[in-house]
Amino acid sequence: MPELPEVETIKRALEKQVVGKIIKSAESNFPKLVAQPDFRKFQARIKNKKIESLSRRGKFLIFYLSGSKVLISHLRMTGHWLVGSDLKKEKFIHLNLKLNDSKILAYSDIRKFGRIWLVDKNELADFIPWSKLGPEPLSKEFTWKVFVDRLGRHKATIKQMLLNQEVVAGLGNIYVDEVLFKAGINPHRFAKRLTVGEKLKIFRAIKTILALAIKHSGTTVVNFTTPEGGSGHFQKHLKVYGKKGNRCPRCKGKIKRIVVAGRGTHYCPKCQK
DNA sequence: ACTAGCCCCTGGGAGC
DNA sequence: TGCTCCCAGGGGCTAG
Repeated sequence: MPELPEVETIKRALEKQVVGKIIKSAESNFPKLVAQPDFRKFQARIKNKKIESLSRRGKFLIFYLSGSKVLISHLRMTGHWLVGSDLKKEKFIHLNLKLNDSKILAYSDIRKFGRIWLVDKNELADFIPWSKLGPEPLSKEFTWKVFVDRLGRHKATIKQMLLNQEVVAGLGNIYVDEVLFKAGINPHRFAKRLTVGEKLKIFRAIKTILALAIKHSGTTVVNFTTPEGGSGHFQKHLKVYGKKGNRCPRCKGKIKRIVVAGRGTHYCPKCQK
């Protein structure tokens, strides 16, 4: 499931391949993929637009196009982007953007949870799924003060709070489990009740884990590949996610899988207090 | 204003 | 081996 490091990996690989290219046409076998505008308008508006640059915000991938248009993509569970001249073997492509160099920029998504929006640049600030997003965890806007302030807003477990994109943008189930393991905090703890020292450990773990995951091109658990078809390597560094029954690498306790906030949650009951 | 829970999807693992 | 059942999960939406 693509979280911040995976989207960042896709962005970096993709920008080398498509920046400067012109989109000649758009075809889809699943027009619902484009949430806004309706697909006919999308086709008309994207035609002959040049891809000027790529960006990322939380788990959103952003293509800045000529004519002040912006294509926003959220990969949700199984979405990814591919570039190639022959993608016929790919079974789950739902959008083909033909480029002027005869290559195709394609969006593939097994579970079809992902969505795409095409908006005007000046609509970006009001773009709903995005306007409420919390700070970028690796930016200087994500300060200790901001983090503490946001953690105090709701009565919720720390797991829920870190999954909430309004608290901090880009964390998903895998990295929240890894962050809480690194910080030594039990996912059931109420965020408001954590000590200053504990919050600080979490704050630091968010930055360290995400930076390390980006360095390793993200995590390939299910269905994540880079646009070149490569895999991430961070799964080799996962300590608790998907490790139910394994020994804890820190204290040799047994890793448990429970459900918190409706999500599979992996932790070590012995050393995560 | 808040939260809990449903819904979208489909491959693949579990169970028989 | 082959079938059926049901889980995984981000985030929008609805009902309470």
